[in-house]
Amino acid sequence: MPVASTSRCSDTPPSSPRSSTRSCWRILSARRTARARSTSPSFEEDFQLGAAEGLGLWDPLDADGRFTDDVRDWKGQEAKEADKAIIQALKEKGLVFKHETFVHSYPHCYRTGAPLLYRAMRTWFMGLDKPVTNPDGVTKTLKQWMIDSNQEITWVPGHIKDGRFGKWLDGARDWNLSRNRFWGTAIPVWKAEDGGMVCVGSIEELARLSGRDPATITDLHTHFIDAIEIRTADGKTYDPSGKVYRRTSEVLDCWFESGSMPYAQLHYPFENSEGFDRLFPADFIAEGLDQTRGWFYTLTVLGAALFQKPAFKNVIVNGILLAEDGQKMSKSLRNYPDPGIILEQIGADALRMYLIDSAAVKAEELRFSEAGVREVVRSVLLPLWNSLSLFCTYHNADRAKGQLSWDPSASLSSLALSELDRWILAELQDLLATIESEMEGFRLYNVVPQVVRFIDSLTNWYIRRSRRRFWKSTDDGDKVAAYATLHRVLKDFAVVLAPYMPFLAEEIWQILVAEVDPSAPRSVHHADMPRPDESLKDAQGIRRTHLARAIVELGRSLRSSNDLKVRQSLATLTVVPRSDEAAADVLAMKDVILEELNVKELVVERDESHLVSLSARPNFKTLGKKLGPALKAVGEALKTLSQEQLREASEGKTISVCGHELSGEDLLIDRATKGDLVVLAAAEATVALDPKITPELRRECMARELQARIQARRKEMDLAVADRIRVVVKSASDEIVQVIAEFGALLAEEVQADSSRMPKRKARRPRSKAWTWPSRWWKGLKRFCDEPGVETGPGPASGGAAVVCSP
RNA sequence: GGGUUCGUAGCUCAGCUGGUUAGAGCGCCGCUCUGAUAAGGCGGAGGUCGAUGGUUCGAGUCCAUCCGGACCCA
Repeated sequence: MPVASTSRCSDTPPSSPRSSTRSCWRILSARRTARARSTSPSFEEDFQLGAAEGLGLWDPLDADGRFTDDVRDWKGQEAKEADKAIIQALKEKGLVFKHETFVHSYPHCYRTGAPLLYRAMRTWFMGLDKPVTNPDGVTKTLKQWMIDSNQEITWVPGHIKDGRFGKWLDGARDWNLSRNRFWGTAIPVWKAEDGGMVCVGSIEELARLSGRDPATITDLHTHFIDAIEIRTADGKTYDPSGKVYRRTSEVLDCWFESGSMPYAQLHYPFENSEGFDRLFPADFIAEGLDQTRGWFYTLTVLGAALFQKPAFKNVIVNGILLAEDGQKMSKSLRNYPDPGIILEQIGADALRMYLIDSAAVKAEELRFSEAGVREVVRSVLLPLWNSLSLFCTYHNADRAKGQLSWDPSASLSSLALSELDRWILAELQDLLATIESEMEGFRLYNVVPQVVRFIDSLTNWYIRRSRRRFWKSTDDGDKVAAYATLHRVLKDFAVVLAPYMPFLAEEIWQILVAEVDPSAPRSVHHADMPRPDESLKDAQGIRRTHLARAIVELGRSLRSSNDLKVRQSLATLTVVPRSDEAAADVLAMKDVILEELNVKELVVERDESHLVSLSARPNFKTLGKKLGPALKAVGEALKTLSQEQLREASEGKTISVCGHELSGEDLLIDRATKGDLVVLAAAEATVALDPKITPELRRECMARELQARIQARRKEMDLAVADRIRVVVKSASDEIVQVIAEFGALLAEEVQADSSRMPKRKARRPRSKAWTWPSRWWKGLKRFCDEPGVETGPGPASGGAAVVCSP
């Protein structure tokens, strides 16, 4: 290792100005003439200037900052305290040209606040300009090895590589390695009085050179090994009549140890050389942005010096966490939430997710927000836990009733999966692929949004639409498929989540896998990361569901903006997709769309001219390159296109404008609604609802309203599923009477013989031993269950009917 | 003083190699659902993209200068 024995200071003993052969009273630097310390070593520039001028080193201060014999008049005084007297003396001698106060920053001790003095000292440096030859015989300076090593490192974010860190390496100077302290790693150099030095590499070597038994050297701290003298003539063997070497008094800069981590952690090279070859360079490290001059640097210096390699291949640089008020988190200001409370009340998983999803993993500072952590609970933890809860609840109830023939070990391919099952499995495969590629690129921040999106798909589409399949009493292939699918999804998802939410992922694994399958890994953290399964991919299913969900969303939006509540059935939904393929997709999803939107009939059309009028704008992205300055004229001409031309363009046909052939992608088609239907257009489709409510539709809605009300009352009264009730409807409205006449029988069946009602809520707790986190969840449920609901007033939508239920 | 970086809605943040009416979540307001209930759904208000100047048919995005914050260094 090229630990330089050179000292930055002159090797000649300190000399006083009087002994210098040259006059010290010359103006050497215009910049410095204002200050009365032209030959003092107190500042680096002064020192360098003095060294360049051959002035030697004059240090009139001792280790306590007091003047030495060299300053007879103020000998023994602290340098700072002597300031006034010195100025006074200079004035009396008429040597002061001008005396004024100049405000500037000055270093102080960060603990005591005492002002610090600069003082030149002998220290040890690592010379970065020393040549280093690698095993292949290539020789470069150490600094060049460092610069080249850096090019092999993947930095996240990327700009740090050639920016902050690269620039720092470019300007790197010799590393001052030594400290004059008691605590620290002893610099393993022994010096003789004639300047000879021995650098000792091991206990064994030290024992050999000092003529001791290695077993007696058990402590390498300074107070022990400083007592050991080396006697040698050749620097290799003990020789009682050889020169005496004593250890140099300094210890190493503690950052040297941080940079030694890859070697020290394995006690390399004394042992574990095999493990070291495997582990070095490290695949991945992470630390804060402030470590540019710290850990990142020291690792790089030692890696280059020892192996001419980087010490790590990938690094994620974290930003600094600020308090919610934008200030640095400060112990004295107490402007941060208690981490213990965050962990206790919100949880480690949520905190971890929150931080991973933040700019903090891109070396940007982050204003820490407790509300942000809670948001993770709401958007990720709770929905996922609810999904698991649903699975366990129905599974346990079905098993108890002997209504489930699902075999957890059966392969998915042997089951009659529904389109919905295939869809969520396909979504999962896409998620696996995305996370794999993002994680391989160390882009942690792209993972959480994908996870949240998947949970939304799982809960707001798959589970919501599958609910009946779980609670139905028939034990058929469809039910088995639903269980198998949800189980597979939750299980794989748990493994995917393990690095981000280790505790919840483990809990899911324990409940779904470990407790059931003795041959499975005992922990989710031992399980192999699931790879995307090609056989489960389903691009068509994903495309169709995406389209269906988009249309449903448009439909809901239409209902909301036109004050048409979902419970009110409507007659017709008209959808105009953008292609023949999309039209087929809509038809394939017809039942789903109708059910979601509570509409009787779905009409798919390819001509939207009676619903909307079209207009076009230029697509600057494509046309900008093609047309350049001619773009503006074309843009104007687009306003004169006929509806027919626009329709052709919207279907992707090429049209001619101002002599330019424009393809479908060159135009952006806008749609303005017209006509009696309520219409909404988006990229996916134009959707229209017939808002007309016939008396029949109205009565059907009222029946549903009544049913909802009665079911709510049943719940409030905490009736069991099989409990029979008597319902009395009192109303003066003829319409209500007609509703009862028409739907009474159906209504009675729904609310009395409701065998599909969920089991009592207490049963919904997943089997679990140690899960303490959702305690407040149970409290919430209890409150809900305890609230007695005996009476509700007549609701407006129920036609003014008062509903009385009695068990 | 230098280097790097950040500055976009009340808050936390996306906006790829310049392109259309600048987005998301939270919060707020309104509506809705009530067998996901510490929930769910829909809609709305809210932004001169730190400032100025420039390049360009076109700038949140590129360039210059400035302002403000942070980190590292001096």
